[in-house]
Formats: sequence, structure tokens, C-alpha cells
Amino acid sequence: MGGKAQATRRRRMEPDARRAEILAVARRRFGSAGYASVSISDIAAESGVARALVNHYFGDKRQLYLEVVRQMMVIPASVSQRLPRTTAEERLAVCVDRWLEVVERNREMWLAAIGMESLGDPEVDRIMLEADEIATDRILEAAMMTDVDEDAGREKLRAMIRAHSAMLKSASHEWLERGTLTRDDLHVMLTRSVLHLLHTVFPAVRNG
Amino acid sequence: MGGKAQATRRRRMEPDARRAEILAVARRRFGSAGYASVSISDIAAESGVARALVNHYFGDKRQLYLEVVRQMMVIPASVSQRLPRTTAEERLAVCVDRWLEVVERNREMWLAAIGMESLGDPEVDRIMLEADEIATDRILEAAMMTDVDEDAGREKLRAMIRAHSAMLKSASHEWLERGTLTRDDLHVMLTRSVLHLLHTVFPAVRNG
DNA sequence: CGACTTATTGACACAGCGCCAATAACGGTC
DNA sequence: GACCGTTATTGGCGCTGTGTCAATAAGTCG
Repeated sequence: MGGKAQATRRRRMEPDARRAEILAVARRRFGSAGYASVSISDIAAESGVARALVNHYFGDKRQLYLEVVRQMMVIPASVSQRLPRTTAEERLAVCVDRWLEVVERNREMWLAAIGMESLGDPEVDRIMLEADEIATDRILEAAMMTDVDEDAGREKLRAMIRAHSAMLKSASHEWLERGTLTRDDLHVMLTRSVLHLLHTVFPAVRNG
Repeated sequence: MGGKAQATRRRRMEPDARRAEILAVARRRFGSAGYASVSISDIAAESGVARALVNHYFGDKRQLYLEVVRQMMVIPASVSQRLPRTTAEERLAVCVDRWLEVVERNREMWLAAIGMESLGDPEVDRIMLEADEIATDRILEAAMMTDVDEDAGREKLRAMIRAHSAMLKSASHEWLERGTLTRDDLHVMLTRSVLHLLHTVFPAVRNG
């Protein structure tokens, strides 16, 4: 049992601190179980707080979930910072390597993040899409292809990279949860497939 | 309002027929809205039936959802049947083309299928994984690579194709819902990336 | 030690779920 | 056509979870 079962006197906290505390519990719960099976009562109990307080700070259940998704989707910027000034190949290789490092360290966190349910909620979708857009920027930056700006071409390229990032998520699932691929496998697979996408598939589509 | 609002006399039907009728409504509802926001009462009302009858036929809500997911995940076998006896390239191209055709025709159906929530439920995951396994078989068959049977190698190859099918889903989402890619774009992208995966990435991983 | 601010709570009304005994269609029998 | 047995179908009960509001009490300041 991980919750604060202590029914001590009620303590008064700074709103920000309390909010953060509850959010941390919610993040863990929603991360390891589905939206429907996690109840606000659970989260409140584990936070050592009355259920109504959760509603007070976050509104309804959906908004609390939204807040959790927002936090989950934060991508560390370090992955694509200070890249060496060499070829796109090497830069992407470094980028992928750093990313694998981050993911391996925050295994639980990452698995929870890619497991978040959309719920058919447009707001949730928007948040996830924004995260993908940021990741896409990082890749284009690393590949030094930020100069593609024909209207349609840029859109298509970005769409293809977003699609590729879905493969990335699935592949990391195969690695971390199913154990069917190794970290080295991912490195090879992701690096090569991104390059293939950028240098072969995209030109072919552009001139289609 | 799409439901049978007619409060006519209660009619007695064959169990199979009634079950199918309810399941059809459930499929549509769960397909267009999230699990949490669809209530058994809704489904029952639209089916012109008492809520308790839904439980009678399907057990609890989770089992009904499971049944819907099972139906959604059925993949038409026609996609990979009677392929010409030529190169892997051409066979895969035909395969992808047929698949795009099926998806375009059953647009709604397909979007609903790839939008199904896992809910963190192992049973749901199992069903989705099985569907991916079948799709993987089809691809390997079309690519004439069913002869890879070193233990680890076969596993890795299959895992990579499963990951690729996640890209396929995301790309079809970009095509059908966001309009950022065209059908022709998908054809080029999917065909090339699968081939690249099979003929370049896989050998590289195998000898890693 | 009061008095004031406000973080925190208990309780209420309501919606959705699972279950069970009770009900009433429908088919067969006389 | 009236009776009857089968069983598809229903209404209602108890429970859990949610959102809201007035009421409570933990700190803080004079």
C-alpha cells in the first residue's frame, strides 16, 4: 500500500504545493491504469485529502486528466541541443542515441506517456499533436532540413515525420515492454528509417 | 436523432438477432465517442431496448467493449490473396494498393478501428496484438520472406513490422482525417518504407 | 487571545452500473 | 379461440462514482 493511510489532523498547505502533490499522485495513477478504472476517490485517498478538494483544484475528472497528459507530454529539450556540426546522418545518430538514453532512464514515465488514452477528446488530441509537432521540429533541425518551405512540401514532410514518430513509439514499446527488440536494434532501425524517409521517400512524394 | 424513439409495444426477437442489433449500435457509438462517454443506457435507448437487456446479452460494459473491438479488428483477407507471382516489390505494391482501396471505402470503419482505446486492459491489448500479428503474416507472405526462421531473427523482423504498422495507422490518419497526405503519398511512403525495412534495416540489425 | 482569511471538508443530489425477481410475448396444444 | 409453458424482456433495488455547495477549522495577523 503506497498511500498515506495516516488519518492525522487535517493540515493546511499552500495551494500550489497541494495542487502539485495531488497532480503527482494523479500522474502515477493515470500512468499505470486506464482513465475509466481510476477514480477521483482513489487519487484523493492516496493524497490524504478529501475527494472534494481534487475537484476544487482541477474542476472535473476530464480536466485533471488533461493536466496529467500535459505533464506527460513534456519532452526534454536536451535531446537535440548542442549537436555537432557534421552531416545530417551523424547528427541524427547522436539525437537518436540521446533520446534512447532518456527513454531508458525514464522507462516508466515514457511507457505511461505513450500509453495515454485520447478518449476521443479533441483537447487531448490537440495536446498530443502539439507534442508531436515539437518532436518533429527537433528532427528537422537535427537533419538540417528546416529550409523546406514550399507550402505543400513542408506540410507533407511534417506529416510523414509525425507518422514516423508513431513507429518510434511502437518500436520503443517492443523494446521496453515486450523485449522483442534491443536498444541497439532501435538505434539502427530509427536512424536508418528517418534518413530513408527524408532523403528517399520525401523527394519521391514531392515529385509525384 | 438517430435512435428508435418509437415507444411501441415490446417485441420479442431471436436472441442472435437482438444481440447483433445491439452490437451494431454499440459499434457505432464506441466508434465515434470514447469508452467513458458512451453509456450502456445510450446504447440500450438507441436499440429500443431496456438497459438490463444489454447486460443480459453481453455481461458488463467491459465485455461489450471487448466484443466491439473484436469486430473492429477483423481484417479482410482479400488484401493479400491471389497476388501475382513476380518480385516482392510488385507484390507489396499491389498489396498496399488493395489495402488503400479497402480503407478508402470503409473510411469511417477504419478510423474507428485505429481509434479504439486500449484502456490498459490486457484482453483488449491481446486482441489488438493478434490483429497486428495477422497483418504481419500478410506482409511477410506478400514479400515472400516467410522463410526467415532463425529464432531471434524472425522475432525481430516481426517486431519491426508491427512497429511499421503503427506508422501505417498514423499515416492513414494523416490522410483520412487531417488531409495532410494524399492516397498516392501513402502508396509511395508505405511501399518504400516496408521494402527499406525488410531489405536494408533488417539485414543490418540481424548482423549487428 | 480573538478575528479574519481561506484551505479543507461533509453531505446532498444525481447518473451509470450490475443484478434479480417479475412480466409478458410468442409458439404449441387442445 | 382459449390455455399454457418457455424465455426474451423489463422495472426496480443497491452500489459506486461524480460535481457542487454551504459549513468547518487551520493558520495568520492585530
